[in-house]
Amino acid sequence: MHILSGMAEDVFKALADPTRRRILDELVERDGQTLFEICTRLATKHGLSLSRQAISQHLAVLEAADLVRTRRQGRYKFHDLNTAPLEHIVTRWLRPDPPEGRP
Amino acid sequence: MHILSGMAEDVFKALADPTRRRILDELVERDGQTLFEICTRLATKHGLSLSRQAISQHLAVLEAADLVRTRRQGRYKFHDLNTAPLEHIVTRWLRPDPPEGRP
DNA sequence: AGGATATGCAAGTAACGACTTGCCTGTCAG
DNA sequence: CTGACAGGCAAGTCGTTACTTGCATATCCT
Repeated sequence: MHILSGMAEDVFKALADPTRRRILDELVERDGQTLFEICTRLATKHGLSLSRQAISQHLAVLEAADLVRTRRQGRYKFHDLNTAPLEHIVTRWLRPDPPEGRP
Repeated sequence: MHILSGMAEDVFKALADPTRRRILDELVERDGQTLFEICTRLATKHGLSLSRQAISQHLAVLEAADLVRTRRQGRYKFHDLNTAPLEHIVTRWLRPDPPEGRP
């Protein structure tokens, strides 16, 4: 009964979109970017030319899934990657079989 | 440059739907079920009353993502869970940082 | 053979998701 | 203060997706 109960379900939806996965890639490479930085780097490095609003909405989805944490500083808003929700979503279907002893 | 290159992208889309995740839960608990078995158990145990076609289409998506393997036997078609695609989709964003040492 | 069982195919609907456009709020530099 | 910069809000469009309904195919049992 956590407060964040429904959040694990949001992680899957957040990861469903290719653009959002690119954003996570970008944050892995360079953490703490602003919205404009992400827009620019997605456009130049990955050839994605989306509007600022589109990226902003994607970031909102990632933040709702707790995959991205934000900290405000003046007129800037920095986005930090949080990989914690990724560690438990897969073990849900992995059997508790011992990894050793397979003759 | 595998033949199955585009399939990793399908895994995320396959996991995006709650019903499909329920189906995976069901197959973890009991592998090798038929379509009707899955329909029945989803209806009774989880309260999901979807049409047979809906479940069939969900299984097709899971099979396209290689999360479910099927084997035909007479008029029955058994569905087996395949967790292999789940093991590499998360490591993409996990930094190689040591998990210890957080004062 | 004939009926019941298990599944497949096709088209149609309804809702959701991604993206855009336009305007508004807050922040810093001159 | 004024203008440039960073970000947020709201509504609208368009394609995708989940689900249903109806019909068709294949296999088993008697």
